[in-house]
Amino acid sequence: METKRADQIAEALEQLVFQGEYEDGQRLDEIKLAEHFQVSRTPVREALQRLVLSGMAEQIPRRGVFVRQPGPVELLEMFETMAELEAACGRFAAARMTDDGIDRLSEANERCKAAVNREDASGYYDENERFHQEIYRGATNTFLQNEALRLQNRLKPYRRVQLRFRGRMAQSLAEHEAIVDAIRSGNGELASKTLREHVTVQGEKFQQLMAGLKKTG
Amino acid sequence: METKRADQIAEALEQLVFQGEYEDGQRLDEIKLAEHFQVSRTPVREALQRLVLSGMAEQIPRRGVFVRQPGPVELLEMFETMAELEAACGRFAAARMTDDGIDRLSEANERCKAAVNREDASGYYDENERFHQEIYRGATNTFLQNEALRLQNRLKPYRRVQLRFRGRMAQSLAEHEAIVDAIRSGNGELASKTLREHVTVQGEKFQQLMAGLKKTG
DNA sequence: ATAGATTTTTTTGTATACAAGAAGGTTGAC
DNA sequence: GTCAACCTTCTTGTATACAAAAAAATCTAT
Repeated sequence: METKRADQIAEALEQLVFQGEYEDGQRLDEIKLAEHFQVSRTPVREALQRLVLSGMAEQIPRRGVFVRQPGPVELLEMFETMAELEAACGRFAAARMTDDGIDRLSEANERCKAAVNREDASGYYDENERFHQEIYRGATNTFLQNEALRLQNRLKPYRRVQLRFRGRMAQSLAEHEAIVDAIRSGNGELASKTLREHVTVQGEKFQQLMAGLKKTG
Repeated sequence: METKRADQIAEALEQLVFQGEYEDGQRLDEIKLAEHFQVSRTPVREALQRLVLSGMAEQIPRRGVFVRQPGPVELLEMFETMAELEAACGRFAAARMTDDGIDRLSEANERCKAAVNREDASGYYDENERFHQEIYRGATNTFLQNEALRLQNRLKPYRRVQLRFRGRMAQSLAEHEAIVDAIRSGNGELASKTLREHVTVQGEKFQQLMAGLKKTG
């Protein structure tokens, strides 16, 4: 990997951390990274700062920056927070979404359904992401929307695994239907509640899967 | 102002932006800032990056970073988001807060009451902040807690002005009482609803005040 | 041989130097 | 006189150089 600009390096580093390329607590060596990307330390340091400020790494002054892979507890906390953000988006969406927005949401869900029908887990993953993003957008609150997008992106690598549960995709789709109905009918409380549970389940499934992997090695 | 370390410069800059020292859209000149703080451009650039990533400034590549004072719309959006975060904290707090935590919350509210009684607006402002922080803490979700703290800090300069409304302090205090009661009784839905409205009112009061100031000059 | 002190080495943080792109001004053509 | 092309200047972004602090290694005394 030989990129040039600082923000590209930051993105590449995020990807590497996401993909579990680095272990928790591992120090990110400025010099080695500079050599790896064939740049000087300056843009590497900028990229590292971005990682730190996004919470993916921790900086200890005069010691370096260390990757911070969230443990099971923090992950559950993040899913829980995501559930609340989405619940908020859903409540606003139910009250504010335009017909146009609801159409987009329905179409996104149709694409989810199509992915399930052709048993395309990867496709479902992508379309599911877009489905949720339509809800963020429907909240008609750019700030909240961006916060939701930020956390969604941060949880990306962990959401992926839970689709491996047998029958999870179909269940997820059914939940989507309920969400769309609630938003369409303008029932904010219901939309909020349904979305919260939908996301919370994701976190719980993830936890189950992790626990299982730990046992079986 | 002549500081030395990068993070101190970032803090100082945040303060300057908060205090309205810089107008919206104004470019933050690296060289001038470096001279001002009597350091080289390097730590200044690090500080500017922090501002950008925290949303207080915008960076245009090869052009510079420009301060981004939130307009009325974005501020309302931020207050709305804050309300939702606090509502979430309140709901969790109602379910999870320990007796110890409830004691701390009550005490914080007592200090608010004391500030109101001695008509100490500045004191109320500080104690009110701590009161809300006890709720974040009571959510027993470190991630959510930190998100709430982050936004609370970002809204700090705007929350201050709304206390200038006549009778607002007393009303705020009354709302606090209802919040404490709801949490104490373990009624998550009520706690969440009450908190949401409490924070939403802050945003609306702020808007009213701003509109008023605009008219009178 | 081991614990502590001292020196060496490594690494972060800051300053300066340099390169490349953008803004602004000047000159020239119509 | 105005518009456009070119050139100058200024600013950002990156590379290198240097300083200071922490980690590692060596040495000494008991």
